[in-house]
Amino acid sequence: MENISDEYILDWETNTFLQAEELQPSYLDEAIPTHNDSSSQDGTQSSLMANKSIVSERNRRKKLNERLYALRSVAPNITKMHKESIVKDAIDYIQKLHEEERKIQAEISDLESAGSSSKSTISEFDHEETFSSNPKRVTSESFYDSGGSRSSPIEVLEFRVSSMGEKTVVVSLTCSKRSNTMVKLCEMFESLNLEIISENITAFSDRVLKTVFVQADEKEKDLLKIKIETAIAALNAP
Amino acid sequence: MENISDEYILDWETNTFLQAEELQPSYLDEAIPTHNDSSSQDGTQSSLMANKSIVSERNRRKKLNERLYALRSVAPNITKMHKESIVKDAIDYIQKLHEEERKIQAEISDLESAGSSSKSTISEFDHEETFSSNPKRVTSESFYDSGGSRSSPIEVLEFRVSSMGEKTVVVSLTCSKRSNTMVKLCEMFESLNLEIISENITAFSDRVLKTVFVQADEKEKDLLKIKIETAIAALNAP
DNA sequence: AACAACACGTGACTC
DNA sequence: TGAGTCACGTGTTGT
Repeated sequence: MENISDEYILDWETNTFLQAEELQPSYLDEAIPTHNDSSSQDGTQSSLMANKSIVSERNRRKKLNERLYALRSVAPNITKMHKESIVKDAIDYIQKLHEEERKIQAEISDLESAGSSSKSTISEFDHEETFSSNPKRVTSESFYDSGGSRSSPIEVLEFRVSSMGEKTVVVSLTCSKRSNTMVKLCEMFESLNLEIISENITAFSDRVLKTVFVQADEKEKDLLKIKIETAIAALNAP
Repeated sequence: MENISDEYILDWETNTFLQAEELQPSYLDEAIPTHNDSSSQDGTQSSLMANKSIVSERNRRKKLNERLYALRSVAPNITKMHKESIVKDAIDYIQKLHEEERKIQAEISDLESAGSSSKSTISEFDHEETFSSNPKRVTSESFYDSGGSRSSPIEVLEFRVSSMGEKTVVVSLTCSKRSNTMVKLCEMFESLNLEIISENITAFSDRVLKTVFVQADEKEKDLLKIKIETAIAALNAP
């Protein structure tokens, strides 16, 4: 009458799983209800083939559940025990870790940018370990710690404001590529509330280049330049 | 008219003429076979209550699967598409991040606390709450963590992921230009932790076009696509 | 063919 | 009593 025999069941709720587990489930007890009637005619497929897939499927499910439980055990985010929540929490947790990672990386790259800003084009192309596998961190040669370290500043390499025709001013700005440079530049320009005709930002190698076409006449050119300069400065120094 | 709440995956599932494969099983079957139709008096259970639980359960499954996909989208560990592998990879990835975290933290605290007596018995093996509260040296600013900033959603007008050579995948994405679109797009791509070779974003008229060259082989193409899709969806719907 | 992965509908169960 | 979640056995589908 009962066929539930497996022991692991129900403890997703209330938990405190007392797990019982063994691999290689070659044969578990339990008569799989392929219709009773032992040793009836044509026992060939009806029994063997049928319940082999049953036990196979059973194992698949069990394994996935174990994995899910293991997933929850590495994510200290615990809320609910429902499968869906487990995955959700894991996602949130990973994203949190990502953000942490980014912050720390920004800090490090900020720390090691203590040297002068040489304008040598580096052109180093090997992207072997951009992230993730080994955060390396060069040998500590920079002991200029002290002070506060905030998210990496914007290092301007080139900055030009020129006129184009009567009513258009072109702003072009080259920075070194740090962790949040693109985002910051976008935010910065957005905060200036300019009449932007078209803007473009591209990142390659270790550079970020931003070009903005602004609707403004020649008179406002210098003003615009100062505006942007101060915005960048304000962004770098709190 | 609005279908934002659910089903967001299907919207941009249609195009991509090149890519022919990937099963992606059929859609809803529609017409739940509630067996016999009229005749039998008592319409009480047969129809309403019976298939309400069916459709409910159907939704549960669907939701969980979406979550699993989303989980895979944040873990760049990608191997297989099978559910079990997804969870497994996620676990491995979290553990890797944990280890990295610990290493870096050790380095930092080693580097900057040269001398003072520290109670550094913090986290030898304290799985549980390693940094839910997270002491760490919080970077002073960058305080746009969550909440707020509820601005217009990202409206995708075109989205394409194509391969270019062996090891490069090109992502191109066109959106309508809203208040924060550029910033959000930049943030979104940054949060994915891709190996970006070069990226470009340009705004003109009422469009924003972003192009990203990612280091990835052909296999990861579809995965990458889903990753971005889910990131956008997650960005639009809280 | 036999296998692995999946979605489905359904009974059992808890809150 | 009704809305949630779960495990189960089964049918289908790519490899």
